[in-house]
Amino acid sequence: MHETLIQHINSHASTPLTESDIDIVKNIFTPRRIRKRQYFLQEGDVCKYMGFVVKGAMRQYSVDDKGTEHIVRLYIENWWAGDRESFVMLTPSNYNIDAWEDTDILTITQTNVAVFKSIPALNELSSSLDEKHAIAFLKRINASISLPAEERYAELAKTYPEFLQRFPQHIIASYLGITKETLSRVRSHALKK
Amino acid sequence: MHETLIQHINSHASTPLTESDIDIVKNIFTPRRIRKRQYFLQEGDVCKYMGFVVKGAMRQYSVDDKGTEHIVRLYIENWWAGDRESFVMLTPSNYNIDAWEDTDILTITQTNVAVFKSIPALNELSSSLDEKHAIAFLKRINASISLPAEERYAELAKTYPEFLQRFPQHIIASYLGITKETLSRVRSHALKK
DNA sequence: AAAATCTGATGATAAAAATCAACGGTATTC
DNA sequence: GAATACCGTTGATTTTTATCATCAGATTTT
Repeated sequence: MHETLIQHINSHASTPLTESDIDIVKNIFTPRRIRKRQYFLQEGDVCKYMGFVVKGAMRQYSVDDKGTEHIVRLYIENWWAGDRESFVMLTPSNYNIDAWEDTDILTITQTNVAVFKSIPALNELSSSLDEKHAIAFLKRINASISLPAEERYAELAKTYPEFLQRFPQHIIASYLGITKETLSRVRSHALKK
Repeated sequence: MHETLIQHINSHASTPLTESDIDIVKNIFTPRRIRKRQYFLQEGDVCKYMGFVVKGAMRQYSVDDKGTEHIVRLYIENWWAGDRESFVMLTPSNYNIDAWEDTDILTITQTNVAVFKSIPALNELSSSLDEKHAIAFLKRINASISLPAEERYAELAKTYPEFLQRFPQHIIASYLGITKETLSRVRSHALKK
């Protein structure tokens, strides 16, 4: 399990991890298996762990008054899952995260994040991930205010084609902020071009 | 000019800056004045500076095929302005940033960011800002996929009431991803409650 | 001070998307 | 292997929002 994470870290850092760093990583990340449909985080709970997805697929969503789920994030292999706000501030989360497929995940607690960040290479990784994050989020915001449904879908298909393979259309639709019916029509329309 | 920034830094860090840190900050941040309607960053250019707004107001926006501007971010006092993607990757930016009011800004180059981050207190600030950033962006994404125009406006009014004072309605509308006409109706409707 | 631009409001109409409903095909469950 | 839930599609209708057009007050420019 941990090998995938070590590789992920090395692929982002300027210098590979030392043996002792690897030992630390193995110590502070706890493997966990989450079965399909089970929660990794439930609304109202504090997010106690961030998790690195080794294998599987998860979704993060809010639920509105009418009980409708709104997917804010999707996670597959090599993504970091969790609710940053709740994790950092120790406040109850507004989101649920559950497994869409059986998922193997390496979890880390807030206390161990401090250990993690004390290793320069890992602190670097953390910053660089935050950077990518900020960039990706702004793109998504820009798409949401400037593009019609059809083009948002096209952009998603181009940026994260994996998502379309791993998640059903009603999940993708929710992620795009449209209904499943609209997505279905958008797709059939796109095919005709 | 620099005092505002020093204060901002101290308010975020666990320990106040030392005298020598302050000297460094004064050295690596260059004051600049941007007149109303002038660009801080123009689409197609590489974003060479990040800027801390000391006084004034700016907006960041993309422009679509039809020439319509779509406001992705708004900046006032104590906000950090710039296009992270372009700044970090050194790629041409897809955005424009211009001054909506005459603006005093402290700018820092990519090279000096390295110096900045070599000071632990400042590196901490940078991480903590990224964190807040990630949290705020996710909230905005959640709002954009789960709330109708009226509630998105209400949320903005609650979260950043300053924006409503400093920017005209067509800017706010664009930021929310709706037209100025819709915003106008949403507001008159909200008043009646 | 007159002309031009900017801002916010409102009405009429068009377009986009949501909702409601029904249908087959595919998995899953019992 | 029958029953049930899930998934994607399509049609009819309603709701939401965009577009187009006009107008009046305020501000800026010349």
